[in-house]
Amino acid sequence: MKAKLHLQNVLSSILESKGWEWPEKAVLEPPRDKNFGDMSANIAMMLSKQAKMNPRAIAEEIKNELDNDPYIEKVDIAGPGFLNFTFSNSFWQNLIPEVLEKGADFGRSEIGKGIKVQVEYVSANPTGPLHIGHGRGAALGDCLVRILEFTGHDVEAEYYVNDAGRQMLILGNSIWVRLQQSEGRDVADPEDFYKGEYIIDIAKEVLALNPTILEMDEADSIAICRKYGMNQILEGIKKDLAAFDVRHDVWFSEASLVSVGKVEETFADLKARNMAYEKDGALWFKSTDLGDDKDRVLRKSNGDLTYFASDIAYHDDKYKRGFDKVVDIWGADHHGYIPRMQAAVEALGKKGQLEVILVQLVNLLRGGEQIAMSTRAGKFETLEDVVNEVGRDAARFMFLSRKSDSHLDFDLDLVKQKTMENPVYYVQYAHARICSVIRKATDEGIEVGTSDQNLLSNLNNTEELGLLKLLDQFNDVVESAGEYMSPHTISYYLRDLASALHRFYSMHHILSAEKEIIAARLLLLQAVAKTLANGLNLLGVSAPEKM
RNA sequence: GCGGCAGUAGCUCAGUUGGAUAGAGCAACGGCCUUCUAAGCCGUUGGCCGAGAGUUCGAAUCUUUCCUGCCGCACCA
Repeated sequence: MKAKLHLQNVLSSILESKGWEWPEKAVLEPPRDKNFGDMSANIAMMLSKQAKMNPRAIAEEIKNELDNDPYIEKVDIAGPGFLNFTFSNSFWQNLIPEVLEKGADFGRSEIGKGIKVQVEYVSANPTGPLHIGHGRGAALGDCLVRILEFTGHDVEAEYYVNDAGRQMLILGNSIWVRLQQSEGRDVADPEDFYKGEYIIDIAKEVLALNPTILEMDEADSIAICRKYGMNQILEGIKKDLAAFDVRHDVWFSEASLVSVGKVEETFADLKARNMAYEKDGALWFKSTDLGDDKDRVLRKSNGDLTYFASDIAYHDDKYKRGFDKVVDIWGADHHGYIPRMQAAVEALGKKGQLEVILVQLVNLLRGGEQIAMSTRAGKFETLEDVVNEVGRDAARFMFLSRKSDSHLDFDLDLVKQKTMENPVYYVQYAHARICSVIRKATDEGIEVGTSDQNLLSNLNNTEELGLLKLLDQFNDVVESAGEYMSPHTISYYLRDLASALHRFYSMHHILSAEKEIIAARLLLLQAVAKTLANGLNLLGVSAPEKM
């Protein structure tokens, strides 16, 4: 980040002095291959058209201007006009005071300042316990919230509770049926029916709390079952999420939209904009005008609202609450729903302010064998069970180590293993190792010096500089993870940083060197540990001091 | 049929905002513990980036046609 900023400043002033415009698509980045220096830029190629010179000549001119820069030690021109920059060791060494001073704030950025974002995630129907698929959405959403916050956004995390509609009726009915069966009534299982064990447990509780329920009017009985069941299940969900360290600031009820007439308000709004019309006794949304395959029903001919209707009202409400940007995290099986939702957002006049992130399915395996899951059939491994079995850290890291839109195999046996197939330990181990060295140094009465230039100039070998260069990239990694909504890049970065640390550790015996070198190395280690901890914290994974 | 996502090393995946010689880990093979945590390190082997065509100085990345896999296509939520 520092290297990038410095380069950007220097280059843009050179370009300005030559009368060239900064090419929009110019890329300044650390090259993949270390032979190409610390940073590379492809601007010479991009400039060749406007400057009417060949890239090589442009590169030469820029190189000449840079010869006296205090931080840039070397400029190489490679291939068709790549400029490769090598920074001086002192430039990198100076990073350490910054990291240590910022501490837990190292890596924080202001790019999201003043932007109010809402992230809505999990939002599972309260009809059964959370399963592993919800866990992935939970880990992703929570991590995004942390990242967005760390990059300066004003973030609110929300859970949309689908407490209206058909699934709730089925839930109530399922409990009622079980309750009657448990009292010996001969009632057949209906077609739409939640079959899980937990329904039977809830039915027992309902009966215990309402001894006269069997004598009541059936509609009242079912209503009692529904209400109690939903509350119990929702409490369970909240408990599971809390155990997984997942934060929601607002629990938003779907039913509340209907009861305060928000949906009707939104209908009126859409009609006024000529985006809704009556046909065949139903109310339709003209989504075809905005890129959807077909128009969608808002109010059914029987008078009931569709899920879509309340969802539009819900999003309308989000924007009315003042969010500049809304992020929805959905299961990938909802992808067909995106065009109509985007159309709805556009119809509300908020085009481009909704971002939908899809979370692909999780295949839960045990020793390579797939475990079948279905809420309806009542067959699943709950999130709670999985977290209890493999631990929060391992589960979260596994969920966040893949792009969210690709399938994830989650093998319980594998995630429990403490091997490299399970990188959470690798990263945590790096942190614990550093803490261990620092403990040892303290025990031996070795002083950790203050980070002045003289002391830090002892950090000169490849491994030490390599670590410093990685530290410099942390800001960038965090910012782009936020910008592209891709938390997994942080996991990959942490693996790289841990790898560089392990390499350093095994190649240089830290505590057996000259006094000044040890002191400087301890400062470096502190900076690395801080960065590892900050990164892990963004993933919601702990950074243990001992393992 | 229409649409979405995917196809990269034996396996699991990064890289996809056009950039240089396509990267990790696991597995395989060979080394490294009388010193700070071997949950570690070093090295070797391993690639028609699904196939073809196109766009350009340059394509794993963009366009297009195929092939294969998963998913979705309700007046369900």
